[in-house]
Amino acid sequence: MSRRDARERARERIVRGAMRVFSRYGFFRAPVHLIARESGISKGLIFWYFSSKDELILEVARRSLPADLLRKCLEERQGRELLECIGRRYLEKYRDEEMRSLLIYSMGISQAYPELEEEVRVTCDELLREVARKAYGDDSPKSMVRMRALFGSLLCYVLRRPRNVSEEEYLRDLLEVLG
Amino acid sequence: MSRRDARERARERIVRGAMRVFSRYGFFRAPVHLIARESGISKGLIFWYFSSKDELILEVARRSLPADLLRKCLEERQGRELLECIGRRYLEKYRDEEMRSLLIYSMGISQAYPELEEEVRVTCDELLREVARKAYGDDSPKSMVRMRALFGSLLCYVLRRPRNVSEEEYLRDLLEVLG
Amino acid sequence: MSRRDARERARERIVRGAMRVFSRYGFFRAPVHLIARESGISKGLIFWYFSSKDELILEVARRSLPADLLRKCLEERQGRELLECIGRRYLEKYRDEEMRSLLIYSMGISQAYPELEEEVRVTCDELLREVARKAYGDDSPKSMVRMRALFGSLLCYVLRRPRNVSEEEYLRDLLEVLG
Amino acid sequence: MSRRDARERARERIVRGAMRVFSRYGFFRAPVHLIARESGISKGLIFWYFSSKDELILEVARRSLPADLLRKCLEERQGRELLECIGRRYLEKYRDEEMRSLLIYSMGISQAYPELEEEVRVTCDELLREVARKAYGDDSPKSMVRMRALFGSLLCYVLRRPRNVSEEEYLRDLLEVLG
DNA sequence: CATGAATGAGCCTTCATTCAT
DNA sequence: AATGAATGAAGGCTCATTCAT
Repeated sequence: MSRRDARERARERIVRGAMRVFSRYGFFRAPVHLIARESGISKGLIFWYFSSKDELILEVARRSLPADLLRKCLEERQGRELLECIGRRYLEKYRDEEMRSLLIYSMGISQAYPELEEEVRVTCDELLREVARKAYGDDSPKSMVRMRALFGSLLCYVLRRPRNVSEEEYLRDLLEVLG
Repeated sequence: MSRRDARERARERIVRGAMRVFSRYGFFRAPVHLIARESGISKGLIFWYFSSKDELILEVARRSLPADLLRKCLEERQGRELLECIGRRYLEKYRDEEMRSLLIYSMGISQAYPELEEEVRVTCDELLREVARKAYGDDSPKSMVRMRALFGSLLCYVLRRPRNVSEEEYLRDLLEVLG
Repeated sequence: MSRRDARERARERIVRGAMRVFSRYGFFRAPVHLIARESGISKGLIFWYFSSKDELILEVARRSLPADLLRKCLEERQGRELLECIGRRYLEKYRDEEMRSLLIYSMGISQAYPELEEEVRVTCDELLREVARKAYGDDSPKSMVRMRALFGSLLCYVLRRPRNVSEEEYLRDLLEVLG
Repeated sequence: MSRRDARERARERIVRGAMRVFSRYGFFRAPVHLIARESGISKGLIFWYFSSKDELILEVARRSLPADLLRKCLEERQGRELLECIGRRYLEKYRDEEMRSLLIYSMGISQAYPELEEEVRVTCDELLREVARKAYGDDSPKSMVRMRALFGSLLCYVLRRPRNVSEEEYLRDLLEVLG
């Protein structure tokens, strides 16, 4: 038990370091030795916990995409509350710049990593459809348009956060516009 | 004059080749020698026309972002027609996969290239605001929310193009939802 | 006593595992962790029993060269029977592929390990000379030529074992040819 | 023409440097940067001419095995003269230590490189058989035994060159013994 | 004794960029 | 302008060896 915990804690430390470095340099410009330094461990150890840099990239990218928050909201909420939950969590997750950078980078590489592509597909096809059904009662084209507008709008807000509009206000206006 | 034309034609050839290669490998995983082969121009010559790979990346990324189409529509159209124009051109530009890949990749690297970041800033702040004024008569928070919803929705549609919904239908529904 | 036995048994287990791994990968391409896995002993422990990988290589290489069998035959036999004994034991030792691989690999590295080089020198100079004296009564150049022909022929047979010729037949013909 | 020549000369230079370095360190312990230094070129250039270190190893190993000299003799000579030709050329080829080291190393890795294994197979099976037919008029088991004795003896002589016996004498005695 | 986590030197290879022709 | 040979700085990864437990 303690063994597994230690292992898990070490992996976590590496992933955290990797997130900081990746968010600054991008996945492919970030050399592994910087990640090692940032996590305070040796370069070799990274390859003890992750079989390759790609595996580490994958782990970080998965955490950076919004699928997890969508799933959580889907479990907890129904109807219009669901949309609010998603919006709130989305804005919260990407509030700090590190996550924001990682989000863009991760979207950028999703085509090159089958596992990521699948995650994006599930998010955009299945999860969004489910949200539509739970929030609007159907997944008609128009409801799906609303879903994309919601999601895309949040993405835009996050990518280029406007100065004078608080998250609260933005979310309220957004939900109002989407009806 | 002929000199300049020849120069321009060569540069264009390279950029075209670069777009094909970049869209397949991503900017940083695409080696210059592949671009050379793809455009039928020697590797050395690429550095005659572009001072560095970064300059080439910049040129390609600029063409891949949607600012140009926004500007064009802003010049040509007014009122609600403006939104339709943007939607139509947006969907057209990113209809083929190459452009779509480049769009994501370009967004992904925009933070690392000051010129790109500026372009994104102008697009999301100034151009979008101008569109809001011309289409809705004001740039109130709510109008801006609509702008982001429009833009983000188009992005989502393009990133993960749904099977059963034509561009026409999608655009019509989208504009209807946004009022 | 039991202590020493246990120690010896552990060392033996490691050497056996090492032989299997070395024969597959060659001495320098075989990572220690594979030897550990193959012998069912932890990587760290290997360095408890052997001060370095080189020491393990040395031990395996020594066992893989034919000096031991030469010495044994020299103790037991005289005259022409000695040659037959050598031939028989040689063919027997290198009957299985593992030993065959190790023989070649060991010859290949003998130059780089002083202890091995000495072993090869003793084998080719002293032991062979002794065999010549015991088998032919002298170590004249011609007798030594016969020795090398015997030895080299066995090596060739073993390296590239012909399909249609049994060990028995080969040995008989060989001894006949060498007179 | 001049282009190809330059290319060929550069490749040759690398191969020569590689042979020197490989003969000293063995194929796997010889780092590429030493080969570069020894050939007086940059490390990167080696990979311009050879797609990988393995390819370079292969080229060197092929030159270090005796197949070429066997083929040449087979073309030029008949009968007993053939054996003499082989013996002479063999002793000549492996007169200097570099070639001798490379011979052992190359034999040692032949199992790991399919192309080399094929070369060894052809040498030991087909070429040796052809020599037997041309020298003794048949490829009976006994003739093949003689072939292996010839070849193996030469190998032994070369691996552990005796001090007091000149090549000439050795060869004369050897041929006499083999009848 | 025993384990497996930790280290860091070093290796092969890639690739942007320069240069001689 | 044009070519492709040449350079060298990194980069990802392996692996022998050590160490804390």
